[in-house]
Amino acid sequence: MNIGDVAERAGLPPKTIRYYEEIGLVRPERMPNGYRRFRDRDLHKLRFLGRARALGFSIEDCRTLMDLYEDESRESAQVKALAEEHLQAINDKIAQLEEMRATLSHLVRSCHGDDRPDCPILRDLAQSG
Amino acid sequence: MNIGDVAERAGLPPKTIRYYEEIGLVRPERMPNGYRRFRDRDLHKLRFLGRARALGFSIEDCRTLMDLYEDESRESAQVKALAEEHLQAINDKIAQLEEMRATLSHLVRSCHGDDRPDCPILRDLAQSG
DNA sequence: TATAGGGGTTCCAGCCACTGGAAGCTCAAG
DNA sequence: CTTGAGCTTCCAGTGGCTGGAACCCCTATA
Repeated sequence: MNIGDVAERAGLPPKTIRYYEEIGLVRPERMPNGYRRFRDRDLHKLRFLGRARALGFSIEDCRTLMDLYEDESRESAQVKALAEEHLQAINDKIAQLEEMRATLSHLVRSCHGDDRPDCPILRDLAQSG
Repeated sequence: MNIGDVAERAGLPPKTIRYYEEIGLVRPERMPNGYRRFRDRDLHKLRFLGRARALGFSIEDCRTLMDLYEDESRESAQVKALAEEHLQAINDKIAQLEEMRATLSHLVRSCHGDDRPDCPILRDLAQSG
């Protein structure tokens, strides 16, 4: 497979795949003309990475997860711990965004939004406390 | 006020304030020794920026909000539109994170997390569909 | 056979919003 | 006079790509 093929099958842009190679997440072979050659194993890895990234894992987490995946003697506790940590981070992020949403939606509701300059949103941002 | 004072009062790190000057969000004067001198007006601006950033507005949005704040003839509709757009972005982000959370918490629950290698989390990441 | 196009390659720069660190200057206290 | 805190500038790095330039390779068509 060329990079375009594997990109389509893995659902990732070619640029991203080149980047993943650069940081050592995949190691495709090369053909005599310099093109990358992707095997099924590489495609499998890329799909794994795509799914892990879609769940919000960082690149370094993805690297760890791949290592664990390929380590037959892993302990599932390690995987679970990593996932739980990430889940906690997601929960924190959601909580933070929900706080923003609460404040912001309140402000939006309180602003009439017409052609007059008076604006509770700006008033709130400007208030010191 | 020196940068340290204003940093403490605005609740922002000095580094951030220097950066805000660099991108033209504040324009403190200079003292003969080269130190920045911050007036109350600068402090006010920095607090405004800090609050807007805390609500998740981008730097460019903050710039626009400040411009609107200082424009006596603004229309509150402009402010409201900006805030609504940002609120929508927050809602989208929350929805995305909640989807991650749903999948991930399901996976975490299904993994026994002991010393054996068998792991539904890795199985899920590895499955092609 | 020339050429057009749609692949592929590398490398560099930029995104966002800071943050860390080095090297050096200024100022107040002891 | 020294010490140390605080200020200055400048450069580099963060994460995870993404855009673009300049160039090479391969196939199909006029």
